[in-house]
Amino acid sequence: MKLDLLGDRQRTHYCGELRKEHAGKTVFLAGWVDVRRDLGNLIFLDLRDHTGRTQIVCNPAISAAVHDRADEVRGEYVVGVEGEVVVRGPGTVNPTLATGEVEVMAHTLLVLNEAKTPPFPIEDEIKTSEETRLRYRYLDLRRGRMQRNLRLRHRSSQVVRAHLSEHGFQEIETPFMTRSTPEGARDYLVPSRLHHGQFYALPQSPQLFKQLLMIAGFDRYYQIVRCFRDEDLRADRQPEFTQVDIEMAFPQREVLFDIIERLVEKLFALVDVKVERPFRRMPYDEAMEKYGSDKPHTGFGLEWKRISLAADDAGKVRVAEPIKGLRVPGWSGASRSQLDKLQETAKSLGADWFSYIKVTDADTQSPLVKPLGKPAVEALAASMEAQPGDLVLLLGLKSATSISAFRMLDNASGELRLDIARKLELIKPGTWNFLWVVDFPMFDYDEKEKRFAAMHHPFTSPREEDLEKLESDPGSVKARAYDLVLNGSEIGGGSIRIHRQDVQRQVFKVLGLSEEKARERFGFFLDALEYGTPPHGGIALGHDRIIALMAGEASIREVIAFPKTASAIDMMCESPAGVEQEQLDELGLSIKEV
RNA sequence: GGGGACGUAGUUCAGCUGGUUAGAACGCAUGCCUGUCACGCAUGAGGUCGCGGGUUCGAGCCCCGUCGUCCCCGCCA
Repeated sequence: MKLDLLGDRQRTHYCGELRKEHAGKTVFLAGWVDVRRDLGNLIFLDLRDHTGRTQIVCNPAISAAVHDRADEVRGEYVVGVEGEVVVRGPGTVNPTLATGEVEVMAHTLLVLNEAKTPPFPIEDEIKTSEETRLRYRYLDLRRGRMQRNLRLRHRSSQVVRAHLSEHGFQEIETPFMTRSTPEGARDYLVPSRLHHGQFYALPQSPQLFKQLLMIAGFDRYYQIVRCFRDEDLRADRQPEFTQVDIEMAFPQREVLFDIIERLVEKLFALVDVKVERPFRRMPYDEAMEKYGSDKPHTGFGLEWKRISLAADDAGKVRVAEPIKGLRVPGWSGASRSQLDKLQETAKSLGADWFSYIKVTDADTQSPLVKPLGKPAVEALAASMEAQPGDLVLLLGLKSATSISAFRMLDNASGELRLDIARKLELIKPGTWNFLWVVDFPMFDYDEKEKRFAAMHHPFTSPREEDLEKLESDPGSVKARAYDLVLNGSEIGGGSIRIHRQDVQRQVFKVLGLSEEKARERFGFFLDALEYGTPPHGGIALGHDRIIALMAGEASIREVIAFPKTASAIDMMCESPAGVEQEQLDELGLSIKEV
């Protein structure tokens, strides 16, 4: 079809703007045809842009040319309309449309471009598979919902920049082509053409660079920065994702927390959520004991308690102490199959001892009554403060062997808690539970490798009072690390760093990293530490996760313009992809068949 | 690496115990229609049942393999 030229015409309004007070005005609108309703001699077009929709009337009595043109137009055609804003007649007002009180009588209709029929409808709520949406992401992004999500993302970034600038933070860019540090996540590698056999690595985070900026005297730094991790994906994990990376010199944890809390308050104000400050602080040990998670969802009750059995009762029911108990209010009516399912879940998570007590007005029922006797069971229920109508779940290990076994028990208790909360629909949407988890252990003992590993990262400072335990009892050393948790998901994490060489060396020693190895990996950084490093610390916030939570989306893919699938593939441009032999030759690479 | 769910028209799905011509809705096309806004009415087009192999007289359905998507575990300092 013959297309019209835009010429020097400019839009006078967006498609979502026109109201009654514009009546009588001649306007020029442009956008996409959302829908066309052809009543024969009268054609309505809904014209759409990112602001909304306006009804265009193509009446041959006004202009035969416009009507003829409208006859040829289809969904998603790009058109420009010049016409007069008129107030709609009685009975033709559309109250579901913001512009529904008016319409535009078209004098001129320019068809600026045609469009193929899209593979799925361009509307907010669609059932189309994500696969198809991602293949045609440019059409998916045309949908109002995605427009809102990405525009919210823009405003979030603006808020971050304004807030941190206000507090004296400097935005400084750090390199994407850097050096592989084979600790932590797998790196994405970039082969070097000039240096065959050598590789850059894309940063998992700008951790070392931001610390170097503190050494360089920038005092306060931030960056909204892409990070890359070559690990398996999830709904809340992408191979490239964005962090709000923050670092400050001479830090006091509470000062940093306050800056972050105020930032979070401003961010959530964008979606009309009032955030209560200050956030609760919870030691890691408490989080693990009560919630069985280092990122507990505290928005509903259900807290585990460590309990021990009287005298030799543990032996009678063949469980190792301590066991964990959970009071589930009002669930004494739990069915056999529900309990069986819970037990199965517990077992699959490593907690191989499971029992329960049903407390009712009439009776106290439990598989433990037989081996322990009723009074003991009733005492147990009482110690859990169980009321009639409650169910008490008990979780344990048949034989406890190690610290990691107890960690497994904690993890299982945490999963079970969430499982029950979902089953009983205790997690209410629209509640926002912010929480700082603090006092993480410094090290995690790796049972298989028989060595300690850094729980956060090897540059995290131990608590000052724990310094002398680094050598004698590393397992009990607490780190000056913290996580920011919202509704059971980790939205940020950071620490006060090590600024002293001697401490850094000791930590490497605990980690079993020899002087040479450490030098090989982080030599430049260890050198820098020697030139007057100020105490410093910071945090990295998960930008994608925070925006997804604000937008009410279950997956961060919904707030990323061009995300990848769970197998790290871009459905649209079909990356990764092979390259020309010539390119490989230039890089000195050859592909090995496996 | 492991577990689960799924894969049929452009889209979302149905398809019985294996049975002969694979359906529906929406979308799309054509025609009619001057107040629609989920327009209406009529007609029509549209299928490599993900792919490969096997069993069978016969496979969308059963078996084996494979590819892909989503969710979870491991992993993600």
